[in-house]
Amino acid sequence: MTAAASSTASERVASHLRAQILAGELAPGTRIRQEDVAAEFGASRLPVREALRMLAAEGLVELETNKGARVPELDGEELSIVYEMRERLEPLALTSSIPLLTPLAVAQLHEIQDRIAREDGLIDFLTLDRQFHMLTYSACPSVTLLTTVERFWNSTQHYRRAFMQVATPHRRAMVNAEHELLVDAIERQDVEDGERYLTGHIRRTRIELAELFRV
Amino acid sequence: MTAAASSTASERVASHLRAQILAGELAPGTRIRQEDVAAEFGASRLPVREALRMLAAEGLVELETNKGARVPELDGEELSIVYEMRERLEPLALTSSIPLLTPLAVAQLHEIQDRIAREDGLIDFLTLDRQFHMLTYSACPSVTLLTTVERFWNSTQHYRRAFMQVATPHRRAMVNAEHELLVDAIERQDVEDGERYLTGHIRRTRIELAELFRV
DNA sequence: GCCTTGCCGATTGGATCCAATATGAGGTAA
DNA sequence: TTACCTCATATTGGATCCAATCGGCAAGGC
Repeated sequence: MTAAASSTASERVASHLRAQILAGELAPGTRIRQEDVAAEFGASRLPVREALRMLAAEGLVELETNKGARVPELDGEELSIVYEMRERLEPLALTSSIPLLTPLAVAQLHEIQDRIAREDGLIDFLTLDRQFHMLTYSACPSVTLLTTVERFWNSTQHYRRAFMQVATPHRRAMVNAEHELLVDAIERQDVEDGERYLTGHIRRTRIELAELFRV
Repeated sequence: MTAAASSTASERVASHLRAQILAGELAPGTRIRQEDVAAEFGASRLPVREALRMLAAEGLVELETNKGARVPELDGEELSIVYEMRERLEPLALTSSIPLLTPLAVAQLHEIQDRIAREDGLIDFLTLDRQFHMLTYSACPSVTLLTTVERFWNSTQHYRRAFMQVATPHRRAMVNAEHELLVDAIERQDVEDGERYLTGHIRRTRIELAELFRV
């Protein structure tokens, strides 16, 4: 689901746009004109149309008949409910993943978390944080669950960015503490603890976000 | 999301195929050739391609590059996890919907449940049951949540059908009892009870399904 | 005998052109 | 002035044609 050297033009266009949207170069609300993208990419409009449909399936753009595509905007309430959905689904992904995670994956988790703890920059934090959590879910046997979780991350990406831009040192420290506890639980194969810490992690973020984006 | 007289050709094709898949006329594993659908519909292949992408977004078909579209098959384990996801998400949809449901909607719930209780046929049961539950969620303010829930219903539709085909009178009676309790809780605006009954309803079905489809 | 390799039909992916629809500017009437 | 109507233009939706890719089958080599 992450970029990858794709063969068809529509997949390449999709990867390109996906990266732009997740990086915030295309902000929520931005309209995406087919012809612009086609020109920029040296392709016809048709693969662009298909790429937009793919991204729509991932929740990264929304399409309206005869009106085209735009990057979706979430209001505060919708954002909060998406976090409640994450709060319920991601622990399920975690618990089904933990018993199947390889020692290599656990070692990588430590490594990523070390880099997060050292990292000052915002962009890298968001990328690493996503890598971190997705890696904890990576052994989950259900593609449906993994795909759904990724959709939620996609649709909240912009707000995570806005949120972390005003991150205090204290907030960063909290995240690090939660991550450390989570990795420890995973290493001990303690499914209950893992679920507990992850739920708290998401829940705390939801509440802080609601405070920041309340309508 | 349900059929509706749509303006564009791709939407009409999508509605058509969606109905066929949900009705079981196109069984899981069936391959869908673009040209066949185009011919049957008197349109070109292009709107068919877009329709297939729409359906892929809803989880009703799966696409593979250069290999075309087919109706997805779930194995027993995947099916079970989808039910666990439903078990966690649908109560959320319900609790956010209950306070906003109109008296008219509640009256319709009674009506639908009466018809379910009287209904002998299988096809109508599946349709009515879906209508029933979606109506309980209909006031949920989050489109993301509603869309996600509908995706899950789509992807499990075939197995619900296979399941109900071997439904005993006892099983039907259980469903009716659960529905009655659910409607009662909704009518009393008792969010906790509603959540409790719905969770049990889905959970019980998951376990019975797992027994039937275990690998 | 079995695996590899190259060919051919079937099917999907892409480009170009045309039709349908929405958006915005400008003008006219109340 | 303001509301509404008309029309031009920009943008998306659809049809047709061409190119690329996959699957099966047969012939040849190990």
